[in-house]
Amino acid sequence: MFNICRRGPTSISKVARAVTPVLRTPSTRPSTLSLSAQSSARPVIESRWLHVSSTLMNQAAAIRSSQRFADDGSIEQPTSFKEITKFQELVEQDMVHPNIINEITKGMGHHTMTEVQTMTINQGLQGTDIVAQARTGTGKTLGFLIPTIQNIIRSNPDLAVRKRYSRARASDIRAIIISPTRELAEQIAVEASKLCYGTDLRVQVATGGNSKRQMLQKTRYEGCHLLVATPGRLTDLLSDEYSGVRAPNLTTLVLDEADRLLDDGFSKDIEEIMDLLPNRNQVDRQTLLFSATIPKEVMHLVRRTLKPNFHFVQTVKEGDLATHEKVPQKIAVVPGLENYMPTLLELCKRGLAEAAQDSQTKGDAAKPFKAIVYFSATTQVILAHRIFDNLKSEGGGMWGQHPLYPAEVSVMHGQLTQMERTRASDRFRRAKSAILFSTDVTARGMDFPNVTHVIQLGLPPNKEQYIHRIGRTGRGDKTGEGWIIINQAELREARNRLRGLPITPDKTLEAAQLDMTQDAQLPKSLATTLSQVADATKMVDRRTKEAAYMASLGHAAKNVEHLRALNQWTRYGWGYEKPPAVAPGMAQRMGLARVEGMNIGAAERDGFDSFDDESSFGGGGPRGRGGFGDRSGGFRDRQGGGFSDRGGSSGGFGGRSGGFSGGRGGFGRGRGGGRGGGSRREEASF
DNA sequence: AAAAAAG
Repeated sequence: MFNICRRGPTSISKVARAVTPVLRTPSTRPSTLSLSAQSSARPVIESRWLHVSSTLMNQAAAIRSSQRFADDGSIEQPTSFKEITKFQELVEQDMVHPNIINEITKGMGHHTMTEVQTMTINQGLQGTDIVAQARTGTGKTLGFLIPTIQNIIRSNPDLAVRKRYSRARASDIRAIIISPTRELAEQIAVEASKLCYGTDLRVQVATGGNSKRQMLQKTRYEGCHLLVATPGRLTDLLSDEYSGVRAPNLTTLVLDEADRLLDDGFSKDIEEIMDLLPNRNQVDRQTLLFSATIPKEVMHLVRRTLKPNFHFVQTVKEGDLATHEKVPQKIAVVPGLENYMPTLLELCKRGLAEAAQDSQTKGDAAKPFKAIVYFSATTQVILAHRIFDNLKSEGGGMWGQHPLYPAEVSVMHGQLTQMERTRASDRFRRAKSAILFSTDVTARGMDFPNVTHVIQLGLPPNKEQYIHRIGRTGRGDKTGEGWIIINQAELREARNRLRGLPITPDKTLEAAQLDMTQDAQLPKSLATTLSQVADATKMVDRRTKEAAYMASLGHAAKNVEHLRALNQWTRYGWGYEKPPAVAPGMAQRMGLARVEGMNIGAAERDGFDSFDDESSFGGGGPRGRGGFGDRSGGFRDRQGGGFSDRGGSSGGFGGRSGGFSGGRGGFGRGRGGGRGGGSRREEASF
């Protein structure tokens, strides 16, 4: 927490502020008060229910949590109802039908509600529109499903009991739940089906990648009261006059991962869907928006989507951490992209070793090693997965055991067929020890049990996505750890983008410290890791690598240092003489035409990967080209203390001579502004 | 040539 920083001269002004302990004092009033309903023309009748984060919970705060804040900010004592916190009480108070609650208490074994459930269920049952923000893995799904289902039953009591025969009609749809990904829609539908098991309510899923005809057939046969859907297929069904999918009696609309659905790519689809649904002035409905992140930028869309008197249920107070403190987060800054795979392998080996040791002492209660590894492009995911799939044990020859046994290595991204996607997520869900290489398709909402590690390679697109990725671990009462590995060229952007998050520097990974452009005497374990990665990389065809290179170009295009790192990666990571060729037209469009070290020209037609120069791996290699020639002085130990100095992560960056500014031309200076980044003055913690 | 989502 307290980083004693000694950095290069460029960052002196920053250090003074960074040394200040990052203590978050709870302000008396969450600033979110002002966010809600202020723009409405009508006077606001309802006040917001507020809550403090569990981290700040003490007796006084607990009492305060059930207070109301009037519009002028003054505190009113609760009068209208007392908050219910046990599922069983919802039955006793006659608020929710026992058939639903039985599935939760007896079926799932939940008895006490989480913070967000307490607030959204109590509030949602009243029928008001809600936007709810609560941290990942705190049970938001039940938070919107229970009021949604109960409100349907309240207006249609005959649906509360399961009957042998029921007649299906297209006009049955009472609730629509929208999710940004197919797998999340599927997951929500499974949960909803469980809750509805004892009732006559039917749940259907409408996503792309599945047969539309089959889905419609099933719907006509079984009926549909709750429809869980992704935007594309839902638009398709609602605008297809022959589908029979209509919702003239819609009572509830839920946007899960609401900020994502209201963001750039999706907001048009959502608007189109709302246009296809009955007009709210004619058919009144409740709208529920849920997410772990609600950046300020989308608040105007939130307001436009909800009725003016909506409630903002906020269990993540502004200035509070959006991630869990039970999930420690580490960052490793590596000299080059060629360090990524060795560093990842070292981290996985360590995690598996710890898991194995754990199982010796704890047996079945031991923690496994279950990791999700995120990249920002599909092609990068494919490449990394192929490399890891090709790993061979030391001296194991062709048929040796995989070095990461017993973890199964798998892949998940949008270019897989729907069958492959479903299989990948189902398998990973069931797996004990496993490593899943994934794009952001799994970053939001997915509930894979017992994920122990979330590892991000390269920067996430924004702070929200970082938070959602990290949220795949530490769910419910579980713990986990987060890792992010970036290269030096990204450090400045990382400090900017990840400002305010509790990320601490880590120096315990040997492969992360190594300058791979230089020869060096290496400890045996590290040498093994490097040669395993090198051999496995060699087996991957050139096209796969080039695809990853091209996709990475897009990310790096505006950062000359990053571009240089990218080109260096193809040399020291893959053994290429020169980087893959970029077509002149494209280079022009991307602004790369005049960047030193780029290979601009016609692509070579070479399907196979001939290793240009085998000896270039692990140091040496061709020199004197494109700006990364002049490295003198053999292997540089970037840790300052030698490889024997392990476990020294507590000291922050102290003892690192020259700090991160060294060698690559100054990344020390922080910068203000940035998306959803908390208070403007906040500094990065690393 | 940034994921995803309709086909």
